Amino acid sequence: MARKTANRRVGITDVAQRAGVSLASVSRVMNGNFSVDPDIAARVRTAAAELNYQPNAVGRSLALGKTDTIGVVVPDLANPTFQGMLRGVSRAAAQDGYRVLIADSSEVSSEESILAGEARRRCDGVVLCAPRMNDAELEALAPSLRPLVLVNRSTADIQTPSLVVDYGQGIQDLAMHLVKLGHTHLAFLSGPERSAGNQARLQGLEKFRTDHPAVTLTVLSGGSSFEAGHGSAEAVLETGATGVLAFNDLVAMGLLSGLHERGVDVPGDISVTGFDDIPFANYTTPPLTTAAVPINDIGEQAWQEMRRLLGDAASEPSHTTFQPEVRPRGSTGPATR
Amino acid sequence: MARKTANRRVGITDVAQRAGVSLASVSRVMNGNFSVDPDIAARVRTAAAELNYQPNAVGRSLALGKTDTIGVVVPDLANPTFQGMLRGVSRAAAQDGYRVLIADSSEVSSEESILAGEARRRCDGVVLCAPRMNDAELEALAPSLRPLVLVNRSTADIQTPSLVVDYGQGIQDLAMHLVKLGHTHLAFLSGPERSAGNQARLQGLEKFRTDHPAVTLTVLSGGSSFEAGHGSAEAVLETGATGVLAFNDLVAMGLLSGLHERGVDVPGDISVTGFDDIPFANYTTPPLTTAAVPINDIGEQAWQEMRRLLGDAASEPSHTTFQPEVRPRGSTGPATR
DNA sequence: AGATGGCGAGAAAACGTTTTCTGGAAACGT
DNA sequence: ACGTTTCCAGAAAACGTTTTCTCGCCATCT
Repeated sequence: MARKTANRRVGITDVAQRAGVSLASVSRVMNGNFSVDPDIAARVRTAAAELNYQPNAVGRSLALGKTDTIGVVVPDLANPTFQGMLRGVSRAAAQDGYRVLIADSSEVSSEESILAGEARRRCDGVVLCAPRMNDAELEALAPSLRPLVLVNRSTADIQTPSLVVDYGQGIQDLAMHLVKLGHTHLAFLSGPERSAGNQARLQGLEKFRTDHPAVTLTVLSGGSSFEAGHGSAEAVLETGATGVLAFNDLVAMGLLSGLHERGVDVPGDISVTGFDDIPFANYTTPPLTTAAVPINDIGEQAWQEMRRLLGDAASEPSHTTFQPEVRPRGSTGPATR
Repeated sequence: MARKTANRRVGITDVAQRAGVSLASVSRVMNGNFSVDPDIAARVRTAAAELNYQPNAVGRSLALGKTDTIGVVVPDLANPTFQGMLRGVSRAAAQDGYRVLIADSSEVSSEESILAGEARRRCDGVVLCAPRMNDAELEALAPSLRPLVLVNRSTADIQTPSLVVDYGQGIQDLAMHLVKLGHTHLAFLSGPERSAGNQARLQGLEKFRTDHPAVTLTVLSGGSSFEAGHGSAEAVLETGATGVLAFNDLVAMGLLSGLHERGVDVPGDISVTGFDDIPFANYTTPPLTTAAVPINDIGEQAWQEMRRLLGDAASEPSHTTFQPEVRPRGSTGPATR
């Protein structure tokens, strides 16, 4: 500890000394506290200003037992959905004086629990966004992460609030949209295996199958990226489907691009739908029909839930489900064959 | 402090007690430290496991005088450029065991200094990304934020490393690209007033004007968003320019959309260029000619600079300039009038 | 006038770690 | 066998705050 009085950061002690008062008084003044002599307050304030005193957040956190920071764990920072979610949380939290620590698991599900644990140790709470880990692991981890808010994933533990999107219903709505346009052969370009959202879509489509036995539905494996969609163009064409439900907007845009390269007309030859309604979905050519998910709101609500958890732990955790809304745009049209 | 022995978090003290050793030993064992009796180590480890001990990061930070966290301040989390930058920093920092705290100033330049200061107090260093504050303010703030890395902004203080994009050269390259295609009347759809990048573009274009007196160049005021571009379609048409340089890809995409609505053919009637080469630029219709900025790399390098700063403060700060690369795509073509 | 109450400021404990300091025992050399 | 060094574990200080506790002083009430 080479602290030769020189480069040391100025602390509350220095201020107290300079103002000729005790640490306690400085702390009281700095926290805008009640009942402290105006004269002392003034002395402290000028001393603080002269020394350019900056309170040390770590010391403060230790004494207070809180960091005013929450962690947000996302599977992939490059994904517009998670970006939007992060932004929503960040802005809402900032309103209440909280900051956000980010943890990007880069779609490596085994990293998630470690990242989440680390985040929790540094923060007052954690928002787990669409974790890829399996149910058992999530179940086991949840208690140690509390206060915990789950997004796009729920757990048997009723205590942790969750905000989920009804992907199952949304994909059915999109399918219905295509059927109404006269399509009888659909294809679903599915997403990451481990994604709970993908499972929900598959289940929704299973229900759709039984509800509409006359409609043929082919399921293709895919991914969640633009490239996955782009690379699936050929496979999609081979199915002979006239309506394609892409896992999300990114995949749909990739597919659009791949089809365009092959001279396939959308929606003339094939109709394509996305999911999420990311900002760019409106501006593809043709504009993408998709199911809108209010991702910024979800982020904001995630913070509201967290705030409740941080405040009175006794209040009721809520489990909100968001219904996606079909946005018919140019990428879908009447079936022609 | 209602700590009735019950809900208290398990600390190093509890582990020590259970293992029948001192705090010091537990600390030594937990830090994988040298020279501690294997028997004691084992006792500590089992005790820690049984109690499910989680070290408290705040206490640790206080003792160590470091938080293993850096702050990143961006003007707008909704902007793909800053998202990319943030992602680059985050991933690179994670490699070295550091986390990232985000601060979104929402383009409110007056908030920036406060946010940056707060971030610095909680973190070991700050990355300021394209701050909108003026030079004087930046100059004044910089010392108190150190270790500080600047992105897309530099300061007279040679001590703080900076990573800047040569927007001035990039915009000239794009203009040149249009001129070579035969365009003689260009328009520049400018960005936010306070943006240093916008100033750099304007200066670059000024130089371009003197280098190419035969070319007409009209400057329009605009913004940095899709909407700004979309709303400028009419104004652009009124200039009579056949080649339009948009402030960035977002603006260009908005313009593309606005022109499309008016039945203007791109690049048949008008050529349009963007800037940044965000992921979606490749997939607009037509694909957007733009100047590519390696934003992820910049984020990563920002971390590398920060790491240097955090390590040996004595080493030389570097000031890297990134040259944008023109990517000719479908949105630009030969002039027809 | 003396006892009591309130109020405000300083001393000290607390938060949970790491690290220096210290002392005792073992190891080693002469 | 004795003195010196080495090593290791525990005690205590340190990190920078907040907050409780304590004490002295002044005012008020009887």
